[in-house]
Amino acid sequence: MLDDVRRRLGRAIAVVLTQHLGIAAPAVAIDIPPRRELGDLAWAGALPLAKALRRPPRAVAEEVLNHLAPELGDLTEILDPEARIEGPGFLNFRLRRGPLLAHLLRCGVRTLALDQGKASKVIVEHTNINPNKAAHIGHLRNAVLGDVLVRCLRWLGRPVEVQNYIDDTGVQVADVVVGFLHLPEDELARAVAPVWPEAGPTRAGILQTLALRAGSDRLVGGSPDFDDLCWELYPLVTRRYDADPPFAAHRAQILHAIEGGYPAGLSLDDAIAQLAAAAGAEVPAAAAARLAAAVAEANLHCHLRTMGRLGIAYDLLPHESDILHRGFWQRAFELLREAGAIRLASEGKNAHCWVFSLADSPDFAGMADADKILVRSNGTVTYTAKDIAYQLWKLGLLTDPDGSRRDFGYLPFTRFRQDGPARPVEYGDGERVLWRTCPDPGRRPAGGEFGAAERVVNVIDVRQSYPQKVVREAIRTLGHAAAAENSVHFAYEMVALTPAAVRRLEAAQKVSFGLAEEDLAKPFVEMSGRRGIGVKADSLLDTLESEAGASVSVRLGHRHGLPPAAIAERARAIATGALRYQMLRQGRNRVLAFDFDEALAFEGDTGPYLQYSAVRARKIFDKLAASGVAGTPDGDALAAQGAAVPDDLWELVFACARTPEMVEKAAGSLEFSLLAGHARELAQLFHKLYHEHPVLHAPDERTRALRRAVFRLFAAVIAEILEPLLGIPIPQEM
RNA sequence: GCGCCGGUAGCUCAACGGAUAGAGCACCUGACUUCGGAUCAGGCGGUUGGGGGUUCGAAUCCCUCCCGGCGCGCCA
Repeated sequence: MLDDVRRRLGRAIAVVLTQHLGIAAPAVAIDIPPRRELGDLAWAGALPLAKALRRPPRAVAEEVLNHLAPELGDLTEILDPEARIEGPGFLNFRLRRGPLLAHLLRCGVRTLALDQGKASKVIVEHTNINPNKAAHIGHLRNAVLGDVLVRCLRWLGRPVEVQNYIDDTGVQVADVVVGFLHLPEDELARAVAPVWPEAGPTRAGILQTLALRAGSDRLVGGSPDFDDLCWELYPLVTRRYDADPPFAAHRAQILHAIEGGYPAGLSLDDAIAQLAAAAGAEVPAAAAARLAAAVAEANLHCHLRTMGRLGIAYDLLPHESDILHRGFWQRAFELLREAGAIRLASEGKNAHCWVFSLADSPDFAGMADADKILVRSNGTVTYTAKDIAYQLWKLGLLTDPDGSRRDFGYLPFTRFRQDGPARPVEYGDGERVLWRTCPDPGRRPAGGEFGAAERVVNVIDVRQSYPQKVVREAIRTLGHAAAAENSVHFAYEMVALTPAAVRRLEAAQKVSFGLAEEDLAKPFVEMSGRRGIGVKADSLLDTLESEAGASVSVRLGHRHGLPPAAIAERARAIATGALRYQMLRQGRNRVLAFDFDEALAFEGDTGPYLQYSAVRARKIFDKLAASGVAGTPDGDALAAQGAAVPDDLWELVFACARTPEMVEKAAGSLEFSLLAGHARELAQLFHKLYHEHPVLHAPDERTRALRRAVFRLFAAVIAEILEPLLGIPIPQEM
């Protein structure tokens, strides 16, 4: 709505510039002045034009203003044509406040004319956690950024497909399997005991427990959960590799077993029985592969539950194993070779490798070695190569010689429900289906297809920039320049720990991570799953929920009959808001140095501050209704139409009107701190007005109707930003 | 060495090339017999890392130097 006013004003000024000042095809941008007392909209174009026209900028602005009125048409219903020339030559306009407020109340702030007609699909890939241990706060940043991007695109009317890529064949999963099969029994038992108290101290008993729990659907869902077990187990394995180099032979063997796969008919029970029977002797490969699949799937379920707590859902889980089974790389390899993009190095350090040459690309200029190895000398395929094949599929470019699109098979992975835009996602049943890929291309998804998007956004931290650029370059080299441009790496800086946070973790877990003094002297410490250094997403959420719950109990303690479930529900909402906001509030290029005190803060620049503004706004209307002066949206709009809106109320109305602009700007720049900051600004303006403009106790009915109109608008806008866009739930009370 | 990102108040962070560089935290004063104090008002706090340039105008763009982080694997 406001965007439309700006566009039309810009066009009107352009016409004047052309007709009266002889400027061909002028670029006219309408700005927003920094302070509202200067005006609502501004044109700064007189300043750069002054030189060319050899006239003072203020004279240029005046000339434009003198001829502008006839070009405005019915825009004057909402824009005051009496502009002012201020400062060095700014042309400042004012909007008609009452009519604009009335319009916003009647039609909402959302302008949906934006992407109508050309609604092509966007794939957003995010989360992508290795399925070998619990999710940590770094994964949270990825998932929240990706999720908010998805929410913004959908709000703007774009169809979006959300993919969470599962690397189920990598060494990390193999390491956990090595842990179960080869780690000394006492170490294994120590990692397992807190999660499976019934397992006992022996490997046989532990494997037995795994099988039993899987058989009775209890492998996942406890607290602590399976991923917590792996979180403990994984560092023990990597530590042993370092301490005992021959132990690494187990990793190679398990990795090989995973690559070999297992027959479809092999049950986990049978596999575990074989593994237990093999004790000490040669490990049966198929059984190990079966166990690896079970480990990966169990961790995946845990991750989905963790993200589900935050309201983050997915459409498809592409599995790396299926990329292998379906021969995606073989086909990509043929396409690359036919295009002459890759060659078999015959000598030098890359001898016998298939390499992709980057030497001709300006992006890679100055590199000492501009060749990227895609196929190793032993014939195995690198991660980047698989990623190229996957990216081609996502863009619909992985075509077979007959022109058909090479595709996965698809199976339902689980059902789920989400009862509101910012509600948690619950798995198990529900009307929605989360699909996974499978090796059998005959199995098709119900309704529609996956992949083949016009635009693909990969949410991956900035450390992966180099391989991401290689993937993009490969797409370009295959002749798909436009598709390469539409392959976007959504890069963000990592989450690290403040030294204080590290010490608190060590104290809480009664361990030492063995960090050197110089590491702890740095501004932040990188997390490391391999070393077990990190804050688990679920632990942080648990802590947030318990702190919020305690706070809610104190605040609402006077209320009788607020059952524990109601307190828990409010606490969950507050915890989600605090966490999601913390992940969003700062720019994506800045390292997020995690600090417990900051993360657990509920006052000031935090999620709960925003939530509280929404709760307060709604509370006003509850009170009004109880006193019989609630008014109606139409009635308030009518009252607003002719009302004189004072400056302070207007500031809030105007900020509300800018919301679609902020959403577009955030989605366009992938900078969601803009939207978070916008929400904070609205909440701040509201909280200030709340004290100065009581509604229930307004001096007269006209004043009350205007305040009601403004707060009604705010309540609607903040709810729209928080729940569907930022995924921050608004609690009943707090 | 090459590349990318950061350096803004004591701390954590904002600021389409635009008008007087803003918030929160911390510290100090204050605020409802009123729609909830997870709030609000006020105070303190700045040579935007240094130096050059571009222009009507630079925290923002260019050059250069300094400091910090991360990349540049036949790892994933």
